[in-house]
Amino acid sequence: MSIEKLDTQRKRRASAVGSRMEDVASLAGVSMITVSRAINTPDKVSLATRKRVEAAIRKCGYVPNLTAGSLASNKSRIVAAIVPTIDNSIFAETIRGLSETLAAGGYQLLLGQTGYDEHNEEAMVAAFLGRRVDGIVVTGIDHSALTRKRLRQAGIPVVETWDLTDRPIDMVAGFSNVGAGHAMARYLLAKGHRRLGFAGGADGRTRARLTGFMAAIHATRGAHLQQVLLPAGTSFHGGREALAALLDLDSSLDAVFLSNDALAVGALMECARRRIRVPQELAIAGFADLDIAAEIEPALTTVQVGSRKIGEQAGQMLLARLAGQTVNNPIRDLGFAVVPRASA
Amino acid sequence: MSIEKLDTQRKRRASAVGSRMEDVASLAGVSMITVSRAINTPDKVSLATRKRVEAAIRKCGYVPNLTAGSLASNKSRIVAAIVPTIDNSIFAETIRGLSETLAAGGYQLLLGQTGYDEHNEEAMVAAFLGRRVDGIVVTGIDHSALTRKRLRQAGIPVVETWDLTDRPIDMVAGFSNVGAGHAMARYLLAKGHRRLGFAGGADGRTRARLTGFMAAIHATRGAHLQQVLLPAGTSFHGGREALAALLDLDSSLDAVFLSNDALAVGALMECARRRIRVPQELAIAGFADLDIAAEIEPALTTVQVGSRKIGEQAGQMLLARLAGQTVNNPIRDLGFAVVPRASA
DNA sequence: CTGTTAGCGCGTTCAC
DNA sequence: GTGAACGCGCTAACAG
Repeated sequence: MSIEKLDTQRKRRASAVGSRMEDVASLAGVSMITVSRAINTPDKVSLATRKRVEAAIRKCGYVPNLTAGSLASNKSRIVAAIVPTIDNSIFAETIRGLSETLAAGGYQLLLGQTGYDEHNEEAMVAAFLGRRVDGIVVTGIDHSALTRKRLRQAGIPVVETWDLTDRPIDMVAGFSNVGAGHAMARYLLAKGHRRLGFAGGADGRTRARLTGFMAAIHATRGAHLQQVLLPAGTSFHGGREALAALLDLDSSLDAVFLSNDALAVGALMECARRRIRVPQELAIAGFADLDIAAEIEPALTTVQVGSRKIGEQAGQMLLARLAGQTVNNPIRDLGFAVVPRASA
Repeated sequence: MSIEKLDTQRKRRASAVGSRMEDVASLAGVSMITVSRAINTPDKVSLATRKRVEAAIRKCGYVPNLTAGSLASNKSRIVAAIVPTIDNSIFAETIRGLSETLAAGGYQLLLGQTGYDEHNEEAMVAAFLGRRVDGIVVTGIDHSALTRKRLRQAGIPVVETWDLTDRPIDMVAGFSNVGAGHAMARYLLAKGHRRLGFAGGADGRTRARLTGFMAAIHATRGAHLQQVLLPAGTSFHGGREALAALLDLDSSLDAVFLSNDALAVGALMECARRRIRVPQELAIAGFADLDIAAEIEPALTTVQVGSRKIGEQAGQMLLARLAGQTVNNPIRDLGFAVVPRASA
């Protein structure tokens, strides 16, 4: 028996997971590369051989090892996405849009949730880059210096989302949070409100909304931003507590802007419990236009931002770049719109 | 110049992503394996060499290539999870629990969303297995024969979730959907309701809930399951439409069970719009005990099932098995509990 | 359209 | 505690 045969029959160190490409090749009477091509670029193989290879694949239940393929080709067909959380949140829709767009292009999604902790983001970015993901989507435009450096050096397409900047790491798909906050303030001011409150998380996007919100208020005679509350997440219960806290501090507020719809819905519920009439006694506004905003009673005035579209656009930009194309518009302002409903 | 040197300096086919372990090794004046050990099993390296290696790593900004490591070790440190959707859903909490548990164990999460299409599940399972994920979490216990076969043959830990069976593919963490449906029916019947309605999706778990729900009703004199509606998802709007459709078919219903809380909340809103008093004129019950269930007005009677805990348990079982331990209780009944609130 | 050669970057095995 | 050789399973490059 020749050395080669012995080598081929060596004890498998690997998993119990069936056959290798080599087995398929010999079964079909072709070389490995032909099997590889039959799988990855079927056009480059004659119909006859392709049929033979496919039969062989079925026969031995072959499942290509994508890890080996990734190593050899330096392409993983994985895209990573990092979001603060997917709990009743705006980001769930973004992830869904991204996931479906990527799946259509043959990419899989590696998901990281930071829990709104920037330190987690740093570790996750490092881990994902080590995995040699083909692209990465992050939330927001605020990242540690190290994270930015790593993303730049990685040489892969990167999309920042849910905000806007003219100096992105690579690409960005979002809208102006400052502008959106400003627009909501103008809307509330136009409705005659002058004693305003704000509550939301401490992340960069919420701060940007607050910045815009404040700017418009300060530019208006007689208007005051009475209270601001930053510790809050995306839970309905948190919104209830936030409203209670704001009213404890100043019961004369006439409008409150919550930085996301989950909080705003919670606030609405707290109003219902306290028999505070919305919007007559207190106007409530939210952010993001979740499904529930249009359905709840009273319907929630909010800012529509295309959560799902952000994910789709991010996915499309990535797919384009991964296909070797140039993205002609790497800074995508998807806009926003104040949606006037019953609550404010 | 020696052949070896030429070989070392060959043109890199690979990415622009910095240095390899070899570069770190020569910079630190040690062999590759020592670098590998300094990273993966630091205890096995003397403190002095470890320091030198760490310095070298920082110096050249080395990021280990996990793909290569995966191929060599046949371990990916990736777990895949497949859920129907993460949109305002019960599964978002499961994914969060799973994600955090896995992250604590050093595993990353590859996420697949089927959109409630079993055909998608089959393709996703195949793709994930090709990726040589170390473990996999699927939703429910209904899978195509091919999917079951593939999962069994993969030789990796598999957790089925959100339902129960005494013959799982490998392990299961969930609760009895039949039992939960039955319990909710008993609860509504005990409250005196006799003209019952049901709405929910067409997936196996919803069908199981319906089976239990029907069984209890049929065992009760004078009680009738008047209407059943299966096309529905997990949206608030869908719940609103479902309730409207049910009442169109039979306006004499006195209680409606929606197979998830998002639908139930939508139904509640439709009642509010129609000025139907809940629960006096119509009782509404949901399923899963989302955050919002306790907060909405009227608070939603529902079935608490520990969405998050399902993810945590699934994660723990996987981690245990991946650490080489035997999971002594691979069939985990996490139970359920009818939570009586104001709506029914 | 098909094959041959030469690695991808790292972990495992066994020796020291 | 450290190292050398080998191979994980596949694809890129180049040839025919």
